[in-house]
Amino acid sequence: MVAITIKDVAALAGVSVATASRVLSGNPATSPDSRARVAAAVTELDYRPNAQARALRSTRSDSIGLLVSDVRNPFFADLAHTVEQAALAAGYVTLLGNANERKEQQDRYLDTLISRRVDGIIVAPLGEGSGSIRSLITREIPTVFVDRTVDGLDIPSVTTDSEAGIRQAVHHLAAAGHTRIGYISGPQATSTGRDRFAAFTRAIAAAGLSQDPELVYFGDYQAASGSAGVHALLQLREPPTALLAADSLMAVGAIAILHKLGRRIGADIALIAFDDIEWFALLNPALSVISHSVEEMGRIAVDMLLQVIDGGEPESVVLPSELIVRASSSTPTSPASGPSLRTN
Amino acid sequence: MVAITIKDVAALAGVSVATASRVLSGNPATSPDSRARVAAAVTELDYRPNAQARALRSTRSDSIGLLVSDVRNPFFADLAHTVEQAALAAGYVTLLGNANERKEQQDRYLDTLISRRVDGIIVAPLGEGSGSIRSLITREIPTVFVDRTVDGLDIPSVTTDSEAGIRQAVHHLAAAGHTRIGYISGPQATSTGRDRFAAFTRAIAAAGLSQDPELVYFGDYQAASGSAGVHALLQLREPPTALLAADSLMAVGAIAILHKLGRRIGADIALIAFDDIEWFALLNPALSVISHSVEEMGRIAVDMLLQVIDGGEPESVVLPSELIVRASSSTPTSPASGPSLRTN
DNA sequence: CGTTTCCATGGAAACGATTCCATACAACAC
DNA sequence: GTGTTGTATGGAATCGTTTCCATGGAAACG
Repeated sequence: MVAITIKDVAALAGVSVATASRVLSGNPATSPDSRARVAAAVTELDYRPNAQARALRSTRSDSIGLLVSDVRNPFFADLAHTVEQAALAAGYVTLLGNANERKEQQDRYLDTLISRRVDGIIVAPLGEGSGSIRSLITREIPTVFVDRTVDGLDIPSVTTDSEAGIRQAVHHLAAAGHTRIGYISGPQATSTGRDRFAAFTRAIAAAGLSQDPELVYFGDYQAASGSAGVHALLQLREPPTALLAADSLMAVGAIAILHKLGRRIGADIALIAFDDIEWFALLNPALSVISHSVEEMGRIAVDMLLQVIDGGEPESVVLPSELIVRASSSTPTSPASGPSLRTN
Repeated sequence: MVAITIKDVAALAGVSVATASRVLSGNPATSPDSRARVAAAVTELDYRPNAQARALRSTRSDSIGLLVSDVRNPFFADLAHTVEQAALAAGYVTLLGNANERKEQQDRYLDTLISRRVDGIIVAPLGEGSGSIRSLITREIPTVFVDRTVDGLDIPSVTTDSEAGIRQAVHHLAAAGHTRIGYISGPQATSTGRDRFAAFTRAIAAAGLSQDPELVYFGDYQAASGSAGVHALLQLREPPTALLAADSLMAVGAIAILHKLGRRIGADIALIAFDDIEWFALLNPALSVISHSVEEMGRIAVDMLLQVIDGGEPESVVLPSELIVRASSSTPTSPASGPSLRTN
């Protein structure tokens, strides 16, 4: 099929290419007659402008990039959905990429987004700011960090104050009598991994609980490392009686292996996850979580990026987190009356 | 910052623009000396080709579109992830869009993808083939339907044989003694909604179970309609003793409201969901599901689309489904020994 | 030595849209 | 009637890359 171009539209409407373009761009310097004729020609020919040609001439592509760690993680799936809807409402299409928690893939995707001349990029960064993250700065590409940041890079960001939620969680577990709390940490190559670990360390010290370094397992934010972490921690000479997982996917892995090992969550061992996933409340026992609003995060990230694209310099935003106590971290009850998560 | 173009690269390398372009495109008609000099210039200038300009001249954008119903649905999140990774391995970037189960948004997104001249589109279609779905055909844009199809459109597709899984589920529930099975149906505007409903109807008839039309609730594949469906079905004069939800998000909604109403899944009422989501097995009781391989579906869809892009005419593929029995649909046991999903 | 073939190169045109700048016309003021 | 201003239009240049086609030089062949 031969492509319909703006030349065909202009010819059918009986105007010049420049006038047709002005009409389609909403330029007011056009007569009502020209507008009507061009609109009729567009409809008759089912014409769609070529976005590549537009972007090439106009220096903007009306698209933004969003690079997340893994769209299968419900937190990032929700974030992607919110960002995409907010961007679409502002006239931008979102190009979504997955880094799979790997720096090489992060770099590859960022290069792709740069090559496609997206108007801006929202990214949950991994690593210390070398590679393609550095290129974003060098090229002055409008950028907003979401959820995570890179030390030393002055990029506007929207993140979570994990300190508050983690402090509440540790305090809650201490009040329930736990003295050895196992922590399944995120990767130290991510700011969230570092921040949440540091917050955990401070909260443990403040609560006067055991600071045995063996109580910390360094995972990679994937479900499998959640399972491996629980497995390692439960093999300690003095295993923890409570667990705190630094993200939802690792919590899923933790639940699966506790299930497999016949350990009853809530009764035998307490479990709290960072990130509130909708279905965590449907588990039995329902999972205690450190909650923050992923929707708000996504909306703010888009607002900030639009400001940066327009030449503004938005202030970074830190959102609150809070503990939501459910049955998985409540005081153990007697087996006869307590709900449990057991092997079927 | 002034943009670096291929002219700058050519000048620094001491070759013509045409030679620089040939080197970067991997054209063999270049000398090793030219290749080395261009490569060095690219590195020194941190040059990234402008993908818009490339696409404009070369008539291909090296991108594909994937339009799903809702990336928050774990089924589609997994599908998106698989498609994206398979496409990336083949040298294509994936532009991901959400229709939010709405035809206007489906049309809007398809228009956007068409405007961006993607090389092909994979879509889980909604509706009867009017609007922008029709434009895909008219413009002969390489298209593959995934999960769902449109009656009367001869587009290669990769779908699931839901009949087998649903027949197994109904048979399993009948063998457990259920005579009134409630069905939470997907929207009849989707082929999966229609097919699964028809399969359910046939399986019910074949098993000699109640074909009371009140046992069917027509939902919209969102969690809220799963809740509403359960609510409606449980208010019948003769409520069902077993439920079959036509997708995972509606099953989540069903679980939530059963939880809220204090109905014990597995003990008071059996529940089976179409689509196997990883965490369904972590519920207590673990959820019975009709399973099909979303990963395989995504890979096959990409393979098929690549064939269509290359001028091929791949055969449509129908993948199997099978029932996985877990505790949510097992024979009710006595309260003292049975796991349950209860209000906390 | 003359002709043919192969490899490599460079300049210009093409791709489809936007935008710059020159021009025409009508309305208004003096 | 003349000059100014505002609206509207059209042709050509621009955007960054690829590709077409012409050309030159070297090697192979008769």
